[in-house]
Amino acid sequence: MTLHPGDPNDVAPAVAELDTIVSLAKRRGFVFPSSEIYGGINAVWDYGPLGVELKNNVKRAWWRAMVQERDDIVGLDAGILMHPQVWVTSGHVGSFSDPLVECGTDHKRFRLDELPGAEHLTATDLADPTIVERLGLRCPEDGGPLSAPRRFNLMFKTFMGPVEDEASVIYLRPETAQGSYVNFKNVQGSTRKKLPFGIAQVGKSFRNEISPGNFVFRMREFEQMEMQYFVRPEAAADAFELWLPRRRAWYEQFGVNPSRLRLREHAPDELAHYARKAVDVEYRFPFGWKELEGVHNRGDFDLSRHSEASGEKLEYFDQATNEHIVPWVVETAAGADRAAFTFLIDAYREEEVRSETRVSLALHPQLAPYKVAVLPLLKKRPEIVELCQRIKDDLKRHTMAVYDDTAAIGKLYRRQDEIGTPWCVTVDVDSLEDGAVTVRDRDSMAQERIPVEGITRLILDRLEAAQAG
RNA sequence: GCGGAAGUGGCUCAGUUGGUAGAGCAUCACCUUGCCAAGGUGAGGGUCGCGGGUUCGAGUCCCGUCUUCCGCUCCA
Repeated sequence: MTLHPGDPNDVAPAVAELDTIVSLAKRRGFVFPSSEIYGGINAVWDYGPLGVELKNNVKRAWWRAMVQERDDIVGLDAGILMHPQVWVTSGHVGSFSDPLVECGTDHKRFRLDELPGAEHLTATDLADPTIVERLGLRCPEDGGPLSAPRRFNLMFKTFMGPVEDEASVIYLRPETAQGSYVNFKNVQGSTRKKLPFGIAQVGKSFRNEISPGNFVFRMREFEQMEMQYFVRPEAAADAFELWLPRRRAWYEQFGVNPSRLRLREHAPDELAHYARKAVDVEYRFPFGWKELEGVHNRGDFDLSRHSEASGEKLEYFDQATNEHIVPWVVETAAGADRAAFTFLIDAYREEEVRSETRVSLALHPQLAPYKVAVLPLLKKRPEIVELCQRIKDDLKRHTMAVYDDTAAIGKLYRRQDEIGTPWCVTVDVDSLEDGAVTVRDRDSMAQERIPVEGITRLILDRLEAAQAG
């Protein structure tokens, strides 16, 4: 099902207000504003001790599903810096910059090439500072005078080498995908993969967004999880239909409420310069339905253009049919920050207990920063603390475990609930007698008595079961 | 970038007509308690986003600047 903005099905409420999440994120050490002591820097956020665990877990889960559990997709980690020609060929130098004009009276801004009477301007025209005057263009809203076009290229520039001149300008990549395209032959040749096969990448990208915001939703430095699936041209449409539901299901598998997910197809005039078809997986954020991940049919746009520009044939030779093929690409492009943000916000729970608001995060065990906390019922007895430490140390050899004794037991539980720890192990006086401890499940609140020797196995089994389910 | 709102300890806020900062929660220590945010005592932590100005004196007035939030653009 494909939904569009304004669709009557747009009824699912967000889980929580943005402020609530930002506040929790900072208080518990998930996300901090970048360079905060200097007043902060716009659109960059730092991941704290818990945030980096969550985000790493998200990336690991993606990599596992995309690469490790599949035979037809391999990984790649290309550089952030690439030959500048890559971005000319990809179209990012040209179409990734918008020529903007501003009205002098109402200060509304418009893309020059979308103004009535300017639709068919050439790139040279669009760059001409006198173009607005020459064509006598006015503000479509109030007829006010328009400024000369200013270009906002979304790519960050820097210089490579000791000399800072035009010839040494290079860009920070605005997407990881190009690294997969320019390495097509390297990857195919070294892995001997046959069509269809994919190249997966996780890494930082940079975009000088005109208006970033909404916490980590739109940042200027962000991390992508992209996969380029190369197929025979006639198989592209089917591959698209295969990957789209699969990508939506991935979010559901890790706990996102299906009623807050939907698919939205891009209208033809909305398509990016490389895309033949694009459908977004959207999530119901506190600020509305927004893109979480895009699935794109890029056709042979990228490989053909790079072949042409580089003179290097980016083709696949099919031994069975004895033909050279330029594969088509179905791309899944997800944001690691958006995914982590989504899992965090969707896991948010509030409960009123004795006029107190209890906050808990129902994070999927595979995504939770800590899998298990070991807590003493009373810390007066050194034997209990020692036993806790022993259990925790054994757990830490296999997974993220933590020991805490700085509060009463009730509060220790609440703290773990608030950061999404799925299991708590509590050691009490009886443990010293019977060698068993209490394991408490965050979601069901169920408690069971387990022999100390069986704890690590139990936790690892539960984690594995959660992955399978 | 433009229009609007805001910026006080980790968080949420108070701070009267300008006189050199308070509360709750959180954190830490000690005592007490012992299975779901218990109680007591005490402690640490802010120069009020930043810079400048007016004034005997500014968190409180003026200017500039930065950042955040809400609208216009975009897309992972």
